[in-house]
Amino acid sequence: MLTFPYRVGGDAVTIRFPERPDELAAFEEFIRRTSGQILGLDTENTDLHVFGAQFRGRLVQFGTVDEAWCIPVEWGGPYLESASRVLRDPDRKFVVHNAPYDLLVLDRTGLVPLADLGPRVFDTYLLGHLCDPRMLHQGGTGLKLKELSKVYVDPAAADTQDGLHAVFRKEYKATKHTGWAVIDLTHPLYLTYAGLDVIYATRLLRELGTLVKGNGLSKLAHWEHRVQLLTTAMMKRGLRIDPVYTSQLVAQLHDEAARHRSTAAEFGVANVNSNAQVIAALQGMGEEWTETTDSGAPSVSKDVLLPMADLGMQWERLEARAANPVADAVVRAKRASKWADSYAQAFLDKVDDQGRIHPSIRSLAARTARMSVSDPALQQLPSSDWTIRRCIIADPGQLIVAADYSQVEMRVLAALSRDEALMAAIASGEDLHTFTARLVSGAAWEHMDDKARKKARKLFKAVGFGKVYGGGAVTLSRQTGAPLADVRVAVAEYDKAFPGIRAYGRRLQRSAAYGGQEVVTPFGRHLPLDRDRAYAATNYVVQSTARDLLAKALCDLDDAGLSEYVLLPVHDELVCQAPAEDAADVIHTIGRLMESTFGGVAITSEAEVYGPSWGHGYGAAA
DNA sequence: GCGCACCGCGCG
DNA sequence: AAAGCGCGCGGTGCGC
Repeated sequence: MLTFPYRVGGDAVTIRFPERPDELAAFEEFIRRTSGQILGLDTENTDLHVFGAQFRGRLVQFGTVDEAWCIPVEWGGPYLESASRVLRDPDRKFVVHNAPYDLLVLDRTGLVPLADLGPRVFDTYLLGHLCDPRMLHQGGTGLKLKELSKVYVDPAAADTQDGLHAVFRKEYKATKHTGWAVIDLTHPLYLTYAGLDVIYATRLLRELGTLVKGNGLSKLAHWEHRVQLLTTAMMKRGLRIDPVYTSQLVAQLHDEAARHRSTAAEFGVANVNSNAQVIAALQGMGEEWTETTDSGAPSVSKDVLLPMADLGMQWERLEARAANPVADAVVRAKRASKWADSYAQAFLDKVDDQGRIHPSIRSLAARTARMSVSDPALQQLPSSDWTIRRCIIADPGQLIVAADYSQVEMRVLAALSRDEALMAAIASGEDLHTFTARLVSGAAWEHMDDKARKKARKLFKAVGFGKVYGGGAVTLSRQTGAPLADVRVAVAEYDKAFPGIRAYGRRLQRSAAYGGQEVVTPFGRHLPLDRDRAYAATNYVVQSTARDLLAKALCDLDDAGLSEYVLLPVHDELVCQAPAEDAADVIHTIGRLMESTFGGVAITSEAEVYGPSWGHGYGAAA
């Protein structure tokens, strides 16, 4: 038996490691002694790619507030069986920090099925987010185990990852990525840190649990655990990739990028990703512009380069003659290589031996509670064009289907602000932005031709977004290209037409000013505001409430036995797959289940059968 | 080899 | 009166 003493929050703690099978008896005695307690749980593995071919589980750690056991499941046999028995005990509950990863590890390595252990796990990440959803750099507590531990458990909480990285380098000639697979299971620092993590998690639960309960967040916490389990099942399910199409697309995009790079090189831009080189070349050609970045350097964003290249804002008009060949080549080369590397190649790199990718889904991520998806970032795939989404395909015999909310944020804003005109506009069933344009135009609307009406609609659509985001006339003018004076008039007219929106924003800011610089959403979520950005209050509440409506829909779907069809949440839509013969039925049922009445406002959705790939919803040929 | 700030860009 | 909101990721450039 290896034993390591340590101190946490002023208390002596012990970390143990059974080196021989007969020492498992002492572990099992620990398990009996702590029956009825919520045990800390964590795993250490070869790497983070749970679905990768070489992935292996190495340690499973169990612990209380002062004692941790590191079980070498990598050694198999009795170690594996002993850990598995504890995990499968239906009366035993656990606390994990970032449960989805460990749940998937334990499922994948056969120790305990996701559906068995999942409902018996508390996640301190979720509790920490409910108490303060901000990252460290946003002025919050941060949400990593170490960050939360420093605030709630022990200001001197050990840097359990960083310390090991030095060991990987010095003792194993490995990197922070490769070290995990090769470090000796009995390495004292490795075991100490592995054990500390479960001790921290257990203590965090004690502190955060009290805080959550005391602030009336228990129901929300329970609900978030359910939502997280549903997104964890989506991570396991994954999405299928079309390998042949994707490989061809990568080659084609690389080819395209290379052509434009060589054009740029002819004009002295050896590296299109070097903004300094691009700026030098353009200035050398006599181009002048005033746009700058936050730090004051000349900006070479699309907003600057596209007009220079005379490409307009629409990629559909790529045939337009290039006015500035450098601007043109740079913007095309960068787009082609980004699409090739960040999207298509990323799919191929992450595909498992079943042809699927398994994105990481954070069910509770943004400070507004929005979900995030990474590895790969499937919520951000280009939608202006079908080519990238075409890489994602349905399983054999199935079709990709989707249901998305209709202008959910505007509807939420109407319900929360109780603005009568906005509620009436939505209730009328007419297109909201056309309704607004007509309302504001008054008698003039009758004399406007179709083109003028469309232009007015576009402007008021932008103004509506500006209201949701808290943006001003200058930004709107820049975004729409409409003259600033016109935008100012439109904003004033909008405020007059929907006075409740501004009043609601002021109400939120006032209550925040007297109530701890935070707003509370209808779902009971506490969202801290930045002192100098109090105007963001409306957006935070609206965005957060829209997220909670989608999360609630996921639970309702699950109650109806339909969650197995869901592949991915994308903020206001659910991307799903269903057997071809009843795909339409399934997605219409899902769409109906997403709908509700919120604060007297109808929250509606649209369901659509896309086809064999995700791209088929964006124009890919059937 | 690694972390960080900055920049730019994809989405809702 | 004025204030665009929220993410993830890849590249550059720089310092350790």
